[in-house]
Amino acid sequence: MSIIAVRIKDIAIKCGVSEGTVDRALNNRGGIKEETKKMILKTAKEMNYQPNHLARCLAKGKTNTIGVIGINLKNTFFCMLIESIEAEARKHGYFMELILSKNDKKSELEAINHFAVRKVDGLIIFPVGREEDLTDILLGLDIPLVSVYNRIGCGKIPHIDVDCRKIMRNAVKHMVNKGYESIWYMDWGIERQREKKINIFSMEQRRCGYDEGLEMYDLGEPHVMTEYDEEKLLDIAKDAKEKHKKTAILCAYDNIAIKTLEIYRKNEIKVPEDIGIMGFDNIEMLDRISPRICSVDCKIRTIGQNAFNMLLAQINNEENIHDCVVDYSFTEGETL
Amino acid sequence: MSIIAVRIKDIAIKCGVSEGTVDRALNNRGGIKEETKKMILKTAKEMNYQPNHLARCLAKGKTNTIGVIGINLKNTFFCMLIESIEAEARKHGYFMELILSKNDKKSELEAINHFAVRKVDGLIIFPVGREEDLTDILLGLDIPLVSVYNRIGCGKIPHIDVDCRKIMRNAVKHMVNKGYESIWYMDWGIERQREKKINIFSMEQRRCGYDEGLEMYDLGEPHVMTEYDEEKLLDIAKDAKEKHKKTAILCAYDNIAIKTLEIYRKNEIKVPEDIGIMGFDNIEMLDRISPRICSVDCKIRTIGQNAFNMLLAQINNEENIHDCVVDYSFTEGETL
DNA sequence: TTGAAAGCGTTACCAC
DNA sequence: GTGGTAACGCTTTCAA
Repeated sequence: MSIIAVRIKDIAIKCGVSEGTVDRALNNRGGIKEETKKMILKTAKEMNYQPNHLARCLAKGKTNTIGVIGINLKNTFFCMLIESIEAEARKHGYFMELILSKNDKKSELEAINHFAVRKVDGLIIFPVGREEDLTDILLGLDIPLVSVYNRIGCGKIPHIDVDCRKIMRNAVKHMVNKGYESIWYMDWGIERQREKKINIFSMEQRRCGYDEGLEMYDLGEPHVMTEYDEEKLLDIAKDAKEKHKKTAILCAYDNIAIKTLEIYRKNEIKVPEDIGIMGFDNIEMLDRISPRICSVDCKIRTIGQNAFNMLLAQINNEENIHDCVVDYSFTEGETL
Repeated sequence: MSIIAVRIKDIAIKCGVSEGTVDRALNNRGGIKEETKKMILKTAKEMNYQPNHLARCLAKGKTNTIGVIGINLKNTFFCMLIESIEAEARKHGYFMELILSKNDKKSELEAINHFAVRKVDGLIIFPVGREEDLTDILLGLDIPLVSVYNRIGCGKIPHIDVDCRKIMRNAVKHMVNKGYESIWYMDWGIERQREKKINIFSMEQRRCGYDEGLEMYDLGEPHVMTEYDEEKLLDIAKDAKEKHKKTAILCAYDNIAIKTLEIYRKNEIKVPEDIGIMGFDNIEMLDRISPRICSVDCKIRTIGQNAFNMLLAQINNEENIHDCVVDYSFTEGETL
């Protein structure tokens, strides 16, 4: 490996041909004598030629890089999603530049600007900002876009996710079928997010689904806990036991379910005998904990793969890219 | 936002000045009349000028991007590390391109090649390949490098991590001080990794530390479980109980500790009364599980920050960059 | 089948 | 202070 990178020009000089010819050989672009080509290729290899990607991108106006604006890596759900996007991208010869918005709108705007300037070939975004703040900016970029998780762009930006609302409705049904008469809903922290005026589309959908499920199965008014509250959790269990009312806790995401389960275990409340628990996302950690928490398997890898492929379709100028709703299934566990 | 991007040339024409002058204004490079500058800046803003990053990089020979070759995002430890690298990079005006090697040596080489071609300003690598395979290639890149987690480069590539070996030695001491007489060690999966001939430096260091600790405190021969084995775990606990020998399990990383704890809880073996457990890394999940597992807090954020700063120092041509050993502490929990 | 030259958008340097 | 122009390394087009 030489310190000074070898250029097409260097190869051209060494071979006594023009740069154009070297290019033809390197990118096997026909219109070149087989003999010359072989010779050039051999020399290039000897000189350990490595194309300068920057220059190539500048000339071609294409970067083979996609930008991903994720939220953070604290939630295993996001990690798996990002892992699968990266894997799929790489499979198709693309690379991923990752910026984490950390649920901060300013940070998200910076990231968008960064990717615009970088001329990435496409952008996958987990929106944090809301409709009115973000849509025009994103569409103004005039590059292929896909939104994941939170929706945005009033139908103009292809979106992919599971149908959280339907899932939650069906989760309620699932629980009703198992004989539950009272269902609590947990989405700790949601109000704080709402106050920060960030996009909570996905969480709201989940909540709506719960509300609708209750109504469909005539389970009365919603019981929602929006902040972690150990006392309250214990009260719920106690109440269920006293009134002999079969009760379960439906959680907006798995980490809530894990925490809830732990609180009950610590206080010797039996799950699922005394109270049922159900999570959402089916993160891998659930396999390490017993009782195995029932959850919703969102086919995260499929979401990631499809997200990239929807982007790729746009990059390749395919028409008719529409939203994608990914399949799901309930995972049987031991907490319902 | 126009579809056709505005170039310096366009501004120059509109302002009736040369490209050089526009550049002086844009990058406030002195030697320009305040008046002209203001006018140019105003026009640039009006035209919504966005510099073309590719062109800029090509001209300057600097990308303001660092490459990170991570292993995967399955382990929260890696996630936090990567999060903190990204945050620190951004704080200093750098961006992160992330490739995951997935513990695959071929994949790692592809990533290295990618970053070389991309002319990133520096590379942070979590090595998967071993010394002999990787060192020359990396040094041949002739770009700033930092290795994290697994060590590599015989002292020629700055490395950062906690001192796993010392920590494990002290973990043994910690346990001895708490009255434990027998200490088992768990590093499930290690043999399979060894067979694949991938770099297991960090895991080996931990194991060494355990061995040394045993010797220092005269605890007899090592007892190691290299694959998950529920039966065996139960035997260990049973044995400890029967022989009234205060026993603990030292785990190579937290996920093993979590799984072990669950096995015991499921089988009604009391932790820490019947057997003690200690993890390593102190991932956030531990806060959601009770009893709170004792672990080693490795100051992951500090590792990430320093990793970037060590790279930055090299980018800025500072001399004397040496390895960095990050501080740690034992987190008190309820499992010892 | 090949060469020559004009881009791609910036930056940097040398004249004036 | 400012203009002009040659880099940066590659691709692409037109002529020969």
